[in-house]
Amino acid sequence: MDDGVQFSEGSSEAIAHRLALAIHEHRLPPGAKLSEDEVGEIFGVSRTIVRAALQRLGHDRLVTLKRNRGAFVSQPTPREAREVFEARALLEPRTARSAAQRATPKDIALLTRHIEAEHSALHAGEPGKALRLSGQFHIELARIADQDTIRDFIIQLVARSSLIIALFWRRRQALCESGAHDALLRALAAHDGDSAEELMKGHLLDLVSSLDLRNAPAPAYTLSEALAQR
Amino acid sequence: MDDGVQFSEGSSEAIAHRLALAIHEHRLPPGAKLSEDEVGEIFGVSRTIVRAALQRLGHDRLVTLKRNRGAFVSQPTPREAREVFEARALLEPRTARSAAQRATPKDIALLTRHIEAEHSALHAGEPGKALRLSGQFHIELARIADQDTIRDFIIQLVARSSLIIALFWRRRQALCESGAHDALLRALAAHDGDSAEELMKGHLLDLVSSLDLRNAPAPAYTLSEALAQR
DNA sequence: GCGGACAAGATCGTATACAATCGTGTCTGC
DNA sequence: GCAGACACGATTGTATACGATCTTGTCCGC
Repeated sequence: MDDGVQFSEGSSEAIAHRLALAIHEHRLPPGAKLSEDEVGEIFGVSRTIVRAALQRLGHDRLVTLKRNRGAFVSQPTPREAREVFEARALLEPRTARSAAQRATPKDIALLTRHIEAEHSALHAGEPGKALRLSGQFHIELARIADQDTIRDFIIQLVARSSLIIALFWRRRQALCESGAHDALLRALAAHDGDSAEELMKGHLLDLVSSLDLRNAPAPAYTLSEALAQR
Repeated sequence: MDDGVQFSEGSSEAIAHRLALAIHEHRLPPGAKLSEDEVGEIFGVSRTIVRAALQRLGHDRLVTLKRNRGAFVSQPTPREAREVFEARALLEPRTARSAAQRATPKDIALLTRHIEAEHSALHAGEPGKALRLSGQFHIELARIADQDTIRDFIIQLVARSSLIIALFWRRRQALCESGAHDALLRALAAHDGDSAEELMKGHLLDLVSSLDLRNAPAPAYTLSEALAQR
């Protein structure tokens, strides 16, 4: 199950997409430097294209652009992490409710296959892919809710959540496997908006509580602070 | 009362900012073409900079980029208009509540001056400026609520709302003058989160109901549809 | 007179070249 | 041995030139 969307191969969108994919799957860790020359050489395009792609990712806060320094995969702060999940808590439960009300049999079938893919990836020892699919599940819900604008926001928040998980993940808690998505699917299939909303609310709280925002102070803000600790 | 932020004069951010300002104040109407050469000449920079600025605005959906055609000030569809205000309805009431809980005397003073500026602009016959300030009021609330992430979303939604108002405004209903902001200010000053949340909810509903999403089908999606009506 | 093909102009898309800036290594004077 | 200044290398910032694509005006055949 890969994303249906395809771009013209060498376009800036295509490159942004592939970079985002790598970040989602934790192949590019927070803090990794994305040199324009390097990226351009890898994809066989000029820096012009790479710059556009990086700017786009920068706007989504997936990478941080430092003037005259370059682009780096973002390292969300604990504060940012909290805010991202607070925003999700405002947007997603109500969206899940709408999705439950609007879901068609076709949607249910698609989500069923999606969850199966999540499980497969996890059992196939591809936690990165599982994580990405897990995020896409949330995006699918927004699509089913027929809310393009909110969906765009959720796409952004899910992407940043992936970075947050990379940094603040408490432990390999088999979280993806918690069955939250299965429960949501059942609520959707039953067109039970109330349950869907509550399940999503709980799911997001579970996610936050699986993070350790206290003891893992994002690998340094200015580096001077990083070493001022003791 | 101008925005404190200033950029390095000819940077892409500065140009994006100035273009956004013009759009906010309805000096650039929906549909207006933003030619790279033209904009570059006006600001005295090369197309490279202009492209970056336009891409940024495109990402915020303030302008629509058409391949090999150019950039145009966006023309939100009725559907988009509805979605934007649905998103605002999810984000802003709760944010207003937080703002009420956190507002300091300094914040209250600032908002008071802000509202005065709104009134002044309106009475000075500058409805564009009044509209922009009115939007900024909502953004200030998100700042007071200390929610940067949600604030970014609201900035985007307010900007798009300005376009929506330009297109679907039912009538010169003295809406800005409805006193909703004054009431919100009072709730904030009293640290009354419940009232603030309810007032914001009502304010957004008022805004939506002042639009005519039915009879004003955004000056054409593809133009073929625009004329297929009768 | 009308429809389609063709060509010219305009505009955007991309690559490359040059300038500016920053980080870092080295060298000198103390 | 150390602090400061200097200079070099690397990387990004910006401008410009060239190529691709689309629009539009014109011409020819019907």
